[in-house]
Amino acid sequence: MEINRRSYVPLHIQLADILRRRIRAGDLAAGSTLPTEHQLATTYGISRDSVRKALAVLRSEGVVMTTRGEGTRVRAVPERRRIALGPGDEVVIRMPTPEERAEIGIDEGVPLAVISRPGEPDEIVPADEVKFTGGGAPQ
Amino acid sequence: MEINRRSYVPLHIQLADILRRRIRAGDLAAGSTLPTEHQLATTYGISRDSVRKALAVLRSEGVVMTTRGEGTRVRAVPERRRIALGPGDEVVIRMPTPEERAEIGIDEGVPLAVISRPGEPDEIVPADEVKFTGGGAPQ
Amino acid sequence: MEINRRSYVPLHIQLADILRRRIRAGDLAAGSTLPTEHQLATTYGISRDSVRKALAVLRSEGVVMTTRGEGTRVRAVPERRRIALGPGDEVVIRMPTPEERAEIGIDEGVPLAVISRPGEPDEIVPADEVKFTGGGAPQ
Amino acid sequence: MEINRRSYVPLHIQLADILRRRIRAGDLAAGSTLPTEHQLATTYGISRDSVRKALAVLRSEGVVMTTRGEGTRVRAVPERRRIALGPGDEVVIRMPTPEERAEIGIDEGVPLAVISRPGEPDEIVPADEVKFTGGGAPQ
DNA sequence: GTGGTCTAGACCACG
DNA sequence: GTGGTCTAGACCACG
Repeated sequence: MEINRRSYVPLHIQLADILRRRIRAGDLAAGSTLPTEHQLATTYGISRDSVRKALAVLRSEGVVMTTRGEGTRVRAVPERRRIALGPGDEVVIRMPTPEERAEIGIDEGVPLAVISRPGEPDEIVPADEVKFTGGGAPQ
Repeated sequence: MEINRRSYVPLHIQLADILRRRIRAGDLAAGSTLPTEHQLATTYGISRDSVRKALAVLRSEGVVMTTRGEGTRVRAVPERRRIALGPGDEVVIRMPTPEERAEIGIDEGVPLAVISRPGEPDEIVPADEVKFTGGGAPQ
Repeated sequence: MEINRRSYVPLHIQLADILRRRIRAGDLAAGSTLPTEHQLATTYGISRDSVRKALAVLRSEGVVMTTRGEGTRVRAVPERRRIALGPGDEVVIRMPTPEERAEIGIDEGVPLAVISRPGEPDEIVPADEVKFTGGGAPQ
Repeated sequence: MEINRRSYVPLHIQLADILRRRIRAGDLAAGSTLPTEHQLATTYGISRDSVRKALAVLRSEGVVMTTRGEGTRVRAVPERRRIALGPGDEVVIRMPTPEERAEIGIDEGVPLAVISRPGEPDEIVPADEVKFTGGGAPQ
């Protein structure tokens, strides 16, 4: 699993692929911190800039999370709690605006679920913390 | 609505904010083409690189879509078709892997809905084309 | 075997790959004429310019041969005649200069073999028409 | 040594000729970097596209080598090591497939020598790094 | 700031 | 009607 400079695949995409695979394989465990950008650059023989782009890709996928001054960690995928939808309920999925991200405290690369129930204000939750099912109480 | 060089907010984030607002306001209509990267750079007095970063932000939000050689267009948000969930059905939302993106032909910044119904193979759809409701037929 | 616009592989490289495979498979036989540039562009849904680049790639590999006003044909690979090298003989391979190409009447993408035998003038032959072996008469 | 727009010789061929001559004359030394595409376009009063085509010609001849983000350099022709062929040995020259190019790490415009010796697996080497002679040990 | 890809569209040369 | 040349101009990847 190495960088191939003759490939048409951009270096940062190659690195993102490698890291994604290492994460899936458990080699980089959920919650663990990735090597520093500098280390990754040295290890894989690419520029730090390409490393940063690779991490941005993984962030936008919700795979890792970067905290300034601390590093990049593998996002621990939360347990999903079940939400039952009744006949009149409606759920729409979309990406958050940056303001919503800040407000709700949602990580980059995590979609939003907007749950509308008749007679109630909309509820907005990070879509990776829930799963939806039918069979909720009818209104 | 201008770039403020004294602000701590990065220039590309400022530009992304400005463009997002112009899009919401209808100043940049759905389906319309944004000014070229070069024009945006000149108009707002920032580097083309910052412009590119701003566009990457909007792409990852599913707000715009870039086609090589053609330009960047405001994504037309599709009509959402309604999907009713029965008691045993389950929906999980997540971001697609790059392979899924390629396979399903899904734009950047668009989440995925995985619909599991008992006795049927999982169905995977772009989450911005659907909305979910309860009251589906029980299995 | 289709063009994948989401791939990082350039369109013209993808088309070159497709055509190379069709040629190897015998679907496009040696000596046969390829579809016109326009037809290829329409068939594969890319611009004529990308088609032209794909053909240039195949030409530089000696796989096809283009004649103005006639079209592009699959090169018939010639039988290779055997040349035996003696102890003092020497063979150097290189790409021809354009003048040599014109002079010797050699197709694009075909290397040149320069055979030096003691006491004789150098012999220059298209390298795809010969194969070399040892065991030639010593000088 | 200038571009002649009245000539029937295509502009990019004229430029390729000019650059080839400058390289042969040592004006552009082996290993040195050519002017940027933009500079060449300005210097010779042609479009960047014609410049790019001229460089593609020189690349396919193995005369120059382009590295993305760095520029185009005059290829340093390597020393050729001598390979002696015995009576049963056989050498065939051909252009590499793109996969072989990637695998062997061979530059564009460099032919391949396939050396078959009885009882041994084929050996594949860049043809510009070797020269062949007879008089090898018989098998 | 480097080279790379892609497109559209103009006109040219050849058979 | 074939392929060939040439340009302008867009975005992309990398350092």
